Amino acid sequence: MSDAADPRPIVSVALPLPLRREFSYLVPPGLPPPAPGSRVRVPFGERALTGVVVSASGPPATGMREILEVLDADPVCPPDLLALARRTAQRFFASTGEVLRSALPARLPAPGALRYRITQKGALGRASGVEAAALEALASGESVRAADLPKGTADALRSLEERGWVRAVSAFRDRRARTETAYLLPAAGPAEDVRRSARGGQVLAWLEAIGRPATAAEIRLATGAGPAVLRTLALAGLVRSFPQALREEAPPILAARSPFRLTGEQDAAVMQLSAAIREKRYFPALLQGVTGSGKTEVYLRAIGQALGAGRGAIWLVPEIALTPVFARELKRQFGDRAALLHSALSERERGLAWDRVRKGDARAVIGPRSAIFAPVADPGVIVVDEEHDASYKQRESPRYDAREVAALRAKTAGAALLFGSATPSLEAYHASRQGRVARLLLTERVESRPLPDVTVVDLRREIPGPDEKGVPLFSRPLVERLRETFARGEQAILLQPRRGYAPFLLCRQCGHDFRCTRCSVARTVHDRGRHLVCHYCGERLERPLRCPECSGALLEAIGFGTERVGDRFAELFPDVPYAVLDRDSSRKRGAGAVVEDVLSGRVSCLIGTQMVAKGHDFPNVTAVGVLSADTMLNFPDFRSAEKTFQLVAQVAGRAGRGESKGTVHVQTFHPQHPAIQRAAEHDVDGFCAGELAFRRTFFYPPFCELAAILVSSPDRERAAEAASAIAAAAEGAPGLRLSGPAPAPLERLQGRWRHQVLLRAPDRKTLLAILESCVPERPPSGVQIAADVDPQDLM
DNA sequence: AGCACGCCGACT
DNA sequence: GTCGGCGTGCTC
Repeated sequence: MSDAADPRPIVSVALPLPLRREFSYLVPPGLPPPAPGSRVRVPFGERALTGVVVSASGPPATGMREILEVLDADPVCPPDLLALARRTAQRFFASTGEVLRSALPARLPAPGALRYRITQKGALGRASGVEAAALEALASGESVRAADLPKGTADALRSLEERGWVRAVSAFRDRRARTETAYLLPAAGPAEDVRRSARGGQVLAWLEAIGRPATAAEIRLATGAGPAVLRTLALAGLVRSFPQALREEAPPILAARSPFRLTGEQDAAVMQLSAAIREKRYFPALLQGVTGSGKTEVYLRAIGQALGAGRGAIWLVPEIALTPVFARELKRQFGDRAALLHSALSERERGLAWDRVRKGDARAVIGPRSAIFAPVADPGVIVVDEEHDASYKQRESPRYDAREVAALRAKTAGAALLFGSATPSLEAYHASRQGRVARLLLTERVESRPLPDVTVVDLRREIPGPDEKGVPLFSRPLVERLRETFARGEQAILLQPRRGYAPFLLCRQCGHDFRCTRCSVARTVHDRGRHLVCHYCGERLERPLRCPECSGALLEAIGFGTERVGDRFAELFPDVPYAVLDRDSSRKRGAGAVVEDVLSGRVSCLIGTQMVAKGHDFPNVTAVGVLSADTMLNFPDFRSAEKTFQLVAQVAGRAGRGESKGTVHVQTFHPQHPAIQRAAEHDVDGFCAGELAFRRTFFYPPFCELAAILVSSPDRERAAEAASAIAAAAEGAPGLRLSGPAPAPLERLQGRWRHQVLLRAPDRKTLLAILESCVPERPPSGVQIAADVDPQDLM
């Protein structure tokens, strides 16, 4: 253990800072040393921070300060999770404190000003100069914020603190609300017809439909209505609010589910998984099966096996509104043994759910990315649903990938790791082909539903309409098929992977494209041409009437976003009701409301971005159209083909889930492109084989470990210089393949110039060693450096 | 990441 | 003459 001369215990603390190191603190005399995993308040410069004790005996250091306060008698973070967080930080070149901040529910940073209080020793003290002034200010005995003390006392306080004349204390208080506000309809109903907004009307309709009180967070999720709408409604007496005891989540209103027989393939998969679960054996597997092949049933059975064996389970789902659907399924099956950790929960609700899991009251957890850190004791199975989904990688610091964390966790826990997808990522596919991961195939669709017929429409052979500027939007075969579909009372989905009215505005006279002043992209036309919006910085302005460059007045919206597709659709099918589902429309109305309109049949055609390809099951949709499959294909990114393949195959899977066989029309200017061809043939193996050959040849993942270092600065030169310095420092490292420095594909965003250095190495260890050697501890002034290990895209 | 200290412009 | 700009340096 430690030196006998100084027996005062020291702990090592991880702080929520972008510093990839830990800090050591003395445990105040008389206090039992906090166990690893406990949160502590510590003095840090002039601030007090909340961190997590990572080890009981930290390295001794000079100028060590004392812990202010131990916040948990009982560690919040169990030892296995702490170890997982540390390994995650290490493998993604991130800080442990930041990983813990995203893992733990309560807002960890809880920053606050540091306060000082005079001690008895100090009161007797004969200090002089600044020290005396500091003590004077503290004479009352009350604690005083560092900032409120006379200027220039910071150093004096530090030395007084060291001598024990003053004590640093924390202003932090652990307030725990016991209630939250819920809203419901008044018993009597509104006396007269009061004026209300459209949004208000939706809230009332929804509240009536669910027939129970709902919290503001739930109302926002379902209808998109914010606090302002609720306040107005409450003022008008249309809703009543009252405090209710905190609930973790809405009680599900569920009918019991009828059990049904598994197919042979499902049964075989479950058998293998349950054997591993019982034997506590790490068993990584890829469950590959088309939409409708019953992957969910396999997940539920595996989770059931884990619970039956007295173990726990984690089910990860992509970060979209999809969670409620599966959550309902999990609750239906496992009731109170299941907990939800989805993103719509408030901080408090998340905290409660986390506690329930930590105490073992709930042993099955469903949630997005961060749920991989749920404090499930002894997880027996970890499910990663829609494993190919990019949302498993966090795009901000700490840039971890929940799939890799899941693998680390399953390995140490001796758990089954189940990656499920109809269109696996190349990483997972490759691993299964090499035998590092078991391959569980589901080839039959439940009830033997046939796969849809896919037609690739060659847009080069289509004659554009008079107002389509050379780019046909609705091809003849698609229009014909849509007519037929609507005539039969069936529904359709149209995918257009661009939101807004048109991708850009063009000056016909000089070619100016109204690019954003802060970002290197053209602004998107919105609101039928009334506004220009930059999709990267969010800036929104009135559409100018004249070109700022040449004063020309011939300004034309070029191309089609979902909004304009809707207009065009209305011209072609004036009697067919449609709805738009994209980020804009779901922000305005709530995605749930749009989905509800389709399910109820109020809407016959759903037009939208990627959002329509995910999640919901629309039984009456028999026709799917991909209006432009080329948008993603043209992205300057090594994964563009993979993403295109996945998108087309996924949206195709939406067609024909009911009685009749579905059809899919994929419109493209690249009908021969393998991503499109193989998606049309439902040929995962064919696509992956070709794409893997490409990745192998050009040394891209999964044949290398990749890291992108993004250097940005408001000053173009500084960004370029810092990037060069990094590249120069990395140059020549053994095993390194270096690309760049080079301007990033999006060279400028939010006023910052972005330069990139790409590192590729044969293994993670080498890659991390190179990062360690070339990424400076502190970036030069005015420059930000972000190292992204295993990036999802290189934009 | 904060936050304080430190050297150069428009105001009581 | 002072308040304040944000450059740079450090935090157990």
